[in-house]
Amino acid sequence: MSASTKLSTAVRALCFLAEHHPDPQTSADISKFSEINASKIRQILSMLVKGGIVKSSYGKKGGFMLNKEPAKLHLQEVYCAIEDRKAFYLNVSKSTAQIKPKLNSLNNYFLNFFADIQIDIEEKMKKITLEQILLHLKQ
Amino acid sequence: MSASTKLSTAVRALCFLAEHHPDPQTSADISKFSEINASKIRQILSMLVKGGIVKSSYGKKGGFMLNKEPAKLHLQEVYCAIEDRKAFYLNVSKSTAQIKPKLNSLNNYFLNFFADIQIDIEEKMKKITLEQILLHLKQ
DNA sequence: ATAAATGGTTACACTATCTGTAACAATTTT
DNA sequence: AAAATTGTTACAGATAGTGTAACCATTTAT
Repeated sequence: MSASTKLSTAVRALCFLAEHHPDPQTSADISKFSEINASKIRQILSMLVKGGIVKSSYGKKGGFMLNKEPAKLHLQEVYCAIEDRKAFYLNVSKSTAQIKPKLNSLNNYFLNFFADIQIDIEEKMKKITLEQILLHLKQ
Repeated sequence: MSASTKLSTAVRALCFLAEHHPDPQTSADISKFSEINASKIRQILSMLVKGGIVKSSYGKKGGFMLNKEPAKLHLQEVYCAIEDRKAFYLNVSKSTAQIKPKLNSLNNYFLNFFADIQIDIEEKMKKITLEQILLHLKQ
């Protein structure tokens, strides 16, 4: 699953949970709202549960519910919970095999460049809270 | 071909051309140095030719040569020449079909976010010249 | 003119990744 | 014990990326 798909799915689910807080919502409920398959919803929300962003309960009347105030939940936290790879992973091989020094040097140059970008993106994400997104939706 | 692969290939080729300036280098020569298939080299360099960054000549003693001073050629120009899509295109559908207003609103939010990132990346690219990259390689 | 060398373009099989879905195990509640 | 729910794994189909070849277009050299 691509990083952007996961993030988008997670945010849809989080918006839905925020609106129905504190009633638990099943993956079927969230699926209906978000138009994303219930199984995928569970896959992504299980990661948010591990990250402490969402709580889940089993059995009848079970489901998912927010575990953080929207004002205190920013996008970077969500992103970290669902993605271990780098956000915008790029195809610059870290070859272990023999490689020409110049090509290796170029690869490293690109890797550093993309690492910088990654940092910028995460900084931007830190400035966006779920609350802001919810406000945006109400406009 | 992914954006990062194209950019990386283009820069490898440009470095090689800069080092051998002003002698034309064939796609076979560049392929040998860059370890990238000659056909792919031609595919990417033909875009740089259209962008005015590289010149090409046919026939015996033909090949590719730089058409800009390394100090005046920045990465963003190269990127624009090889890529029409957005740099880090993300999977946020611009659905034309009926869609829930809230989901649509969320999609737009993400599109704006990613557009901002795109701008940042291009700004960063504008600050990197081929000359700088070449200096980095000589260290 | 002609042959040869080269760039330019298209096509294609192979691989890898992404997507949507189903199935079932694990857990909890009633 | 039964039912409802989350959590996890698996997999076929779709999509995109990669490496390569083939051939066309253009120019140069003789």
